[in-house]
This record gives sequence, structure tokens and C-alpha cells, in this order.
Amino acid sequence: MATPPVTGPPIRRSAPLLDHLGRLMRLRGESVLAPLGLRPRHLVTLTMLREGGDCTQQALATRLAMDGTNLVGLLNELESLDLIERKRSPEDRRRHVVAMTAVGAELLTKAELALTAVEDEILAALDAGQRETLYALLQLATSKLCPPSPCGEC
Amino acid sequence: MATPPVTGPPIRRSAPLLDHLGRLMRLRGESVLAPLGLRPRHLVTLTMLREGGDCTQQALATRLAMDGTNLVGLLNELESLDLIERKRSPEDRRRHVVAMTAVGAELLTKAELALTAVEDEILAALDAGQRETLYALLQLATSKLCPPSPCGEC
DNA sequence: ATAAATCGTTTGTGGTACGTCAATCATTAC
DNA sequence: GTAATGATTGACGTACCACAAACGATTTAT
Repeated sequence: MATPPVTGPPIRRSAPLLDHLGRLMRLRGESVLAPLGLRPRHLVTLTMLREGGDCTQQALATRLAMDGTNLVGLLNELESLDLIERKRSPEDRRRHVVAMTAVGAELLTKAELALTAVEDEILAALDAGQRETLYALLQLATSKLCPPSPCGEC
Repeated sequence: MATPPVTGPPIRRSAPLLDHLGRLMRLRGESVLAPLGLRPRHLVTLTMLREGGDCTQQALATRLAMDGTNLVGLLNELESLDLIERKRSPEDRRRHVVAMTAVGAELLTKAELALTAVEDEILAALDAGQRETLYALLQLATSKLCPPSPCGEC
């Protein structure tokens, strides 16, 4: 018999593709973002802040899925550039509330503009509509990983 | 005037989201793939080989967008596990042609099965149809980055 | 045929970013 | 006052990427 025994339809995982394309974006993005004084990781953080709104520091760590320890250095860099600011939470003064500044929002827009060439290269096979769809799906998946609104818990 | 000067519609880049989700897949995937003796990077390589077919070593390096130097170690690991094999090219016998073995194809399938839980977690917000769409878009973008067929040139 | 040149692969090294762990300081809760 | 939580700092190990050089096999020229 040429028919395989019990095997169902072939499985196709997005994980390796996401890994690969994400890496490409990071690599190409580095060169483009460097003149702005940013690294890809900074951009991810700023994007998260814009989409999800202000956030407790440790909640942000959860949303970014990174160790709070590691986030500290990142926020230090962003804060020294006046892109974000840390305010003490009125309720619990131990906590820091991270908020994006006007300068941060502006630079984020500028950075996104600078990424146009990168996306054009990597998503060359996709037309405008498909890119829109892709963004919507990524956005949906990302936002669901941590509810944007209060985000005291993730 | 409250209206902003010349600014068009807000730009939304997929790059940071791809970066972030890709990193998540890599992180979560590590734990799941470790028992199989694989790392995420291995899976990307195997996936590429399956989608694009056999490939010259340097062509594969181009497709993976990594330095040929670094690819050597990766292939060594895969070859020691009998997942791929290096054959001399009949035309130019200096070149190595990288081919996935039956064992490799089998383990790849097994690994993809193991990634089910990871994708369920990260793409929780997407239903089956949306995941299908996402995969198709990622697949399209990836395959176009380097023509699968001869791949002597990329 | 033999020698030179070419191409691909391999080995080795250094630098960078990242993630994890342990310890310290400030603030709050019991 | 003592314990618990949040943020911070520091040190350590790891993975990754890029550069330089050596090696081997193969092709081209003579």
C-alpha cells in the first residue's frame, strides 16, 4: 500500500516562520533604528505602551514576557532619552507606572516611518491588503496575550 | 488650530509585532523542543529545507539570512543526528548539497506536533481560520524571500 | 599533466545582546 | 517591628553574529 497508515493531514506550524521573520525584522531593523538611538527591543516596548496604555512596571514585564530585572535597564535607557517616564503609583507608592511621553510617541512614529524600507523588503511578496491582514492578525494575537485596559494583572 | 499639520494616517508597523511574537515562539519553543534534542533554530532550518527543497549550503545560508560560517555548526549538529545529510553536487563537486533525511522529516513532524501547545497559547486570540490565514501569509512572505526551486541563486 | 587560481567549507576568535540568579534598598501590610 | 512586595543593581553564563584566516577540493590555464 502506498497510503500512509494513520497519519492525518500534514501539520504546518507558524512558529518557525514567526521566529524566522521576526529575526529578520530585528536584524534589518537594527541598522535602520540605530541612527535614532533605538534598538528593536525599544521599539517593541514603545509599541506595547502605545497599544496597551500606561502600565505598571511589572505588568509591562509580563506583557513583554521578560524578566523584570531585565526590563529595568531597558526602561533606564528609554527614560534617559525622555521617551518614557516612571511615576509613582498613587495607590501603592512602591510601584512605578510607566507612561510614554510626547517625545516618545513622536519618535515612535518616526521610527515606524524608518521601518518602511525594511518591511517592504521582507514582506515583498505581500500586497497592501495582505499586509493589512497580517498586521491585524499579529495585533490581535499580541493584544490578547495581555488585556490592554487595566493590566494590573496579566 | 487643533488639527495636526501634514501628518497622514497613523502608521502601524508589523515589524515590532513580528519581533515580539517570534521571540515568544522561540522562548516557549525551547522548552518543548529540548526533549527532542532540537533548538528553535534547528526547526527553522528543517522547515526551510522541506519547503524549499534541497539546497546548496551557501544558498541555504542566504535563505536563512545567516552567515555561512555560522551555518556550519548548525548543520554539523543536524547531521550528527542524521536529520540532514551533505552530498557533493554532481555539477560542481566543490559544493555541498544539503538534503533532509527521512529521519529528519519524521522528527520535524514530531516537533511540529509538540509545538501545538505553544501555538495554542500564543495564538489564543485567533480562531482556526485566522491561524490558517496567518500561516499562509507568513509562508508566502518567507518563500518569496528566496525562490524555492533551484535556489542556486538567492 | 602540472601548476595556479578559484570556490566552498571549515576552524577559531572577539564582541554583543540576552536571560537568570542572588543580594540590596524602598515602601507597604500585618 | 516584622514580614512581604516592588524596584534596582550587580555578576555570571549562554547564544548569537560577524570577521579573519586556514584548509580542501575542483576547475582553469599552460
